[in-house]
Amino acid sequence: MTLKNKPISQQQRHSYHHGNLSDAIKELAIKLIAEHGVDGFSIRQAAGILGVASSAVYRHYQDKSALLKAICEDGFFRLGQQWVSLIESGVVSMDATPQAMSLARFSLGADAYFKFATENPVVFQLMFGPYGTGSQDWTLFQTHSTDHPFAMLCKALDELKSAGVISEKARENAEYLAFSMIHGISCLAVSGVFKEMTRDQLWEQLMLVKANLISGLSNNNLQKS
Amino acid sequence: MTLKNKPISQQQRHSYHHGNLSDAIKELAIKLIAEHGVDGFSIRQAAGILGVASSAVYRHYQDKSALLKAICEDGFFRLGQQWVSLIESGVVSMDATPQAMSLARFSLGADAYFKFATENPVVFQLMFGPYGTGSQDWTLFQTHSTDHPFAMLCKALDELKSAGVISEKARENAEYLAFSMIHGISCLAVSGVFKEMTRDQLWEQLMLVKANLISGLSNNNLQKS
DNA sequence: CATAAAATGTGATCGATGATCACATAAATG
DNA sequence: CATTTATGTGATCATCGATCACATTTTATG
Repeated sequence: MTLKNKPISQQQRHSYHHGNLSDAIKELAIKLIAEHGVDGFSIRQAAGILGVASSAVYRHYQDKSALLKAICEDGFFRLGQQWVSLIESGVVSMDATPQAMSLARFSLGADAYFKFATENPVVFQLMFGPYGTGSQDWTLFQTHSTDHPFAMLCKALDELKSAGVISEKARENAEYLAFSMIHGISCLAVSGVFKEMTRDQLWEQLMLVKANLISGLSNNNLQKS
Repeated sequence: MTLKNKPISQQQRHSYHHGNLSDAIKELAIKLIAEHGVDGFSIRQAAGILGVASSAVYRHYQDKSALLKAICEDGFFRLGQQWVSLIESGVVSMDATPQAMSLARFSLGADAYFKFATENPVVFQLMFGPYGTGSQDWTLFQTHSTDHPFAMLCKALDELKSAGVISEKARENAEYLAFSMIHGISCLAVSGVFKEMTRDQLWEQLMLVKANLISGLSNNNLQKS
């Protein structure tokens, strides 16, 4: 996502070219989808709001699904950014044990994931829907680029192992396990299942998930059942 | 979902009335969505395949979203059915301790949830999407009908507490915790994130989740953050 | 600087879709 | 048998996604 400096709206535009249609249409799409749902979103309407012919949009995206997929890619990128920025901003307190440090960093990472989901419900749902991970020609989770959310999760688990919080054996199978749990609570929070909960109650549930996950990982003796 | 005995297809129909359009359109919709995605599904095409005018569909469902919502409701009903049927069919072995029994029943319930998701990916994704739990006028998870999947999960947790596998305190906050975990692994399995895994590897991940959940719940001392 | 090339936006247009309507037919009811 | 109700038909409308030839602006090149 290249955020150029001038998002120009309909009224402000007097020139032939919009100037930032590629980004503006993504931003507007998220807003409109939040209001009227994915089905209720149309390229024509969005283009109209931006004061542009609908056909102009197709200069930037091959079709509607390409636009939605681009929104998903932005989402994964931003999620990665927020993961690292929250960790870096949070661990200012020094003189802590390596165990406490690795736990805090893991916890903050999970918080970033949950925070992103609840603050960007539309994008989050798109990311794991048909246009995101469900997209055919998209090899999303085999990437090992360091700024990828899943890679960051793995790194946090490595730190937990190095600090001795979890055993080497527990570390081995923990990747998708931890991912499932953090994603599960985020998913439900966004889906409407937890409709009745307050914001604080939601975060309380996340804390329980994190605590249970760490507690379970600390017990090496994983019993089959 | 009332499965009448005669799903009549286009070729077999010679009478003016279809006979089972209400159910047939739901069944066909799931198939078509699996092939062409939610967006690629149109009432007109489906009606055409069934040999019926598209307007006939609107005698049974107010609009397209109502049809999809009906599919979601069927999904929750069937998920509940399969939960109980799998538990009842699985616990034939007697002379087991109450602890082992409650653990086995909980495990089988989670299996049923995961099995339903992976075998009915389209329906499962619809259920927790905009037409399911995301639907506005739908108070889904406040129902306490005994055949509801969430109520069954609570019952399984009660059994674990009664058998002494988990403490009373652990039981209190375990509902959404367990739900998040079982839902999370099911969600990822269906979303395409685990695209590269085999069926056995997927079930192995589910086992890890179940084991970690129980292990964590068994440790009463839930540490914060 | 001038001019060609590339990028971006326009308006018209096509087929398909969701939805509604008056009307037609079958089934259920009494 | 007659009437009411349930269900299906065909026509119709506004809207949508997508494509096209054409117009305008920006950028690159000699």
